Amino acid sequence: MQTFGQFIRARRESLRKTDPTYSVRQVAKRMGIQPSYLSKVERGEVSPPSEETTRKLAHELGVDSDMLLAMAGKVSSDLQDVIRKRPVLFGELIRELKEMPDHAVLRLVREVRDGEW
Amino acid sequence: MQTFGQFIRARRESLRKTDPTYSVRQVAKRMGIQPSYLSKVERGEVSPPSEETTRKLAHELGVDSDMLLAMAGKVSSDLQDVIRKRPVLFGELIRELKEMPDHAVLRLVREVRDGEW
DNA sequence: ACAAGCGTATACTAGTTAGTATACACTACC
DNA sequence: GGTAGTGTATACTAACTAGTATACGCTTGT
Repeated sequence: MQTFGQFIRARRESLRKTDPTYSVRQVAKRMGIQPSYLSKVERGEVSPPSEETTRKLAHELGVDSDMLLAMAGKVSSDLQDVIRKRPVLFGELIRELKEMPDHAVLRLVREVRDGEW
Repeated sequence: MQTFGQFIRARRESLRKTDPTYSVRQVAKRMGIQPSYLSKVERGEVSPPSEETTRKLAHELGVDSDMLLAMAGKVSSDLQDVIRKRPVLFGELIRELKEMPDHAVLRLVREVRDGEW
């Protein structure tokens, strides 16, 4: 399985093919962090960054932030907030959906979205 | 709103009315932590304990651990694991359900549980 | 009088998080 | 051959987490 660092390095290098501003240094500068730190993150020398920094990185690399946060071992704090407001209810729901296949969960999402609620 | 500390103190004192073993000292001993620490937690002098310790406390006090974790500002790590495996899917679902009333979410839980899936 | 149990004040800490700051070695350009 | 840009090695750190350990003062039963 690909690690967080490997993923973002691959993604950055890929973007760089068509845009030379995607160097470690320039990306780090745009994000407001040290290039040496980004380098360490990409090589997995340090653990993935904070939620905020991971978000900036997702934005910079044009990837979904929930996905990148997940690779960083985190869950977006706004989702946590939703759960924390009704922990038992959401706890039940999520555990119920744990083993469900993607298409079943997706059906549920659509049902809620367009449904008559 | 009631804080974490106030809640567990109230709950412990309530249990103590019918069972004197619910003193700070004895509960702490059963949990394997220092009484002084439990005391500080109850008075809100320190931030709520770790997930593991919060779980022990929930067990000791006979309350739902998801609920108590929520009061501690946390989301159970097993729920986080479920989300982290399919972050985009669950992200969508949870944000969709954010504003839904309890009964609607509950209906969904039941639908999944007994549904023809 | 004193031991047992109570809550708490006080002092301390190992480990982790999330980075910064600087300097070094290499390549490419003009 | 200098300079501009690259990735990275190295050294350091402030703040936070999640507690422990000990001692103090109070009450209560014998």
